[in-house]
Amino acid sequence: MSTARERARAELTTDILRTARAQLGQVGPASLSLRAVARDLGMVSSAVYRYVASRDELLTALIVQCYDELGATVEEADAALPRLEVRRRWRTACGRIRSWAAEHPHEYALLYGSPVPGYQAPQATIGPATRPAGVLIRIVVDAQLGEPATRIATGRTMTAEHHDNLAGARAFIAEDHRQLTGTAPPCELADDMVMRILSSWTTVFGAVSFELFGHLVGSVVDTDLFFGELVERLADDLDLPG
Amino acid sequence: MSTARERARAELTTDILRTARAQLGQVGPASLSLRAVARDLGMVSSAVYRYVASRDELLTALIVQCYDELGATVEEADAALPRLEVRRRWRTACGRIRSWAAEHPHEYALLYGSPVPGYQAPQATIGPATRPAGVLIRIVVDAQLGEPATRIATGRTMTAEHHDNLAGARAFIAEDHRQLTGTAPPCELADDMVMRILSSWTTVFGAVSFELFGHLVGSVVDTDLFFGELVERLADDLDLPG
DNA sequence: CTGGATGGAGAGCACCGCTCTCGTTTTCTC
DNA sequence: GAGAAAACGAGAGCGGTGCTCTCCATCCAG
Repeated sequence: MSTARERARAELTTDILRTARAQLGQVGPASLSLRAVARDLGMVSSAVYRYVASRDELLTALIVQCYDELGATVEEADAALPRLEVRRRWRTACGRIRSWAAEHPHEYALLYGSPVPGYQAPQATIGPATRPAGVLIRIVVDAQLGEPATRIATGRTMTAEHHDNLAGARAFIAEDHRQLTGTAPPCELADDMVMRILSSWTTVFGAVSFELFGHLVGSVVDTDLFFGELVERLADDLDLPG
Repeated sequence: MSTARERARAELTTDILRTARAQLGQVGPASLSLRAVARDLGMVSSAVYRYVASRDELLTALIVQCYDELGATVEEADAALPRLEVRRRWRTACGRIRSWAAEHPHEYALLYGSPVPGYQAPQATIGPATRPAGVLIRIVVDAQLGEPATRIATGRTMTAEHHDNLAGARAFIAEDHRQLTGTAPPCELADDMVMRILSSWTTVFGAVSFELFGHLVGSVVDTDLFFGELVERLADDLDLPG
């Protein structure tokens, strides 16, 4: 059983996190203030340190929370679509990442912007960090499983050196498949395809960051239109039918 | 003629910028301290405000300086190569962007990372900001001018809506060509090609940011190898011969 | 030569992360 | 149930930040 103190502690801890999250919605990671969080909760700043070791720890907690939030949003949107309509799923997932970023710019900056000064991402964040990209990967994998037809035709030939280099990504894809289906993946993705996925994810992230950080202002009128066309091109490159 | 005071003022202003730049090499934009700059120069913080209106203004000055530095580095590397070896030029330019980022992580974060809290990029920064991307554009344009052969075959058909959307980018390309050659560009780049350029630049930026901000750690062993392959794929997509 | 502009020094304000101490309250142990 | 121990809130304090204001010395132009 739990003592009153334990319950109060748990509650206050989540209160602190919730308040910090609310503050993050307004001011950006770098100016997130532990003292302000304390003020909002009606306590003195030193009291907060009974629950949070440091500002960095608070930031870390927010990072995993935001990764999970973004991951859940994208996963939810993807789950609502028919599994075989891969291109529609791709469009939706990319769009969802972008719209989440637009709705939560400071949170996006916390996740994908420049790391805050002395901050070093701890191990705890790398798990949740893979969730958003995981959805994109799963879509492409589903497409590959669906029709193994013209896979080799368009691909670049890649050396064994490059094969070894992508070991981490391949392991993640396999583990993800195992976790999801319970069975080992029927075959490994071609190195060329892994590269294409990585490249696409990089482009999606780059486009969202460009838009959010204002690097697209002079070049493009309607970023919505631009992003849509970009996503379509990536879908083409990934051999997503539709 | 200039008075002793005017000379002293100019000198001290550049001293402040130089000191701030040095500090930026070590601590990251968000923790760049005007007081620390003052200390380094042996003066009191309030004295610095005679030369710099605010911390944001100092940051802005650093931004244009860094854009120019990066732009000059890439331009210099590109100028050293034969104009017709477009693929080699592409490789070099992309590599130079990446290596500059690796050598100057804080500066890169200042330029392409999340904007600092209250900061809003002023007009003065958008000019120099186009320099790095300008080099990439010029390479592709040179390739297009070189051999106008199989251009239409692989392209996506794009609607008039998209054509209008890329007006800014097209205008920039044309103006850049005019500025460089003195003559009007012989023809407009196809919308499809403009999209490909924008997409490629987005990918390059995304890859460099991913690497620098640690989002590639689990997936890729040797980021050097990965980046090289990525650049090669982009070159393929841009129809760069070689 | 004198009056006004210029620039340096210092104090001060409000904020920050974080530490330490000091009572109080709750929990655990005997 | 009494006493020891752990947890906790409040407050003061340290060194840091951006920025403002006042005061005084210096320089330059009329």
